[in-house]
Amino acid sequence: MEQMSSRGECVHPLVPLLLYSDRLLPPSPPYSGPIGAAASKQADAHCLGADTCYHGNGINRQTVKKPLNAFMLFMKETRHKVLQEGRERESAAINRILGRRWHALSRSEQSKYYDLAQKERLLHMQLYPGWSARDNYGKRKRKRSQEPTGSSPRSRQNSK
DNA sequence: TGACCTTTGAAGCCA
DNA sequence: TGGCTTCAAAGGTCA
Repeated sequence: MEQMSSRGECVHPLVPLLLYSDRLLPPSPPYSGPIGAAASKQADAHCLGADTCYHGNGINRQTVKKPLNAFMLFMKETRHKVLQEGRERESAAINRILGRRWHALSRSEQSKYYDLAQKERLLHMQLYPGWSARDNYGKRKRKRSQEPTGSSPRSRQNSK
């Protein structure tokens, strides 16, 4: 079975591989797919339902997502806990909580996720040599160009 | 239906 | 090299 997100997108093949290998995630959806299969095999399998996919030779790289960074990995692991607490339902609010929890983590706790993210990046490089984050630029259409300078999403984030 | 919100980090581009 | 921009996940909300 392919691993699909709630939006019908392919779930990144590296996430279950690495996260399950470190037992960071419970075996619950959406990561209930097969564990331990060869990465390239999964990469191919996860492409079956996609419009196009990347096969490592520079062809069809449209659906290859960026590898998750440390915070994203932390989010995936911790998000369901926040949901279970029932305090928030909206992702924006949940992510604010997760951001505070991330800062509350000790360095050793955070380094666990940094290491995992580094493994993801390395494996991503091996699976998709030549892939660039630039490939996915422009896939989302932002509508914020009309706003005055300093109010773009990033300028907001940079003001931290 | 699809952009927005919200977070942090990685990566790419430009001056 | 530093600063800015975009994307990665997630799902409720809103136009």
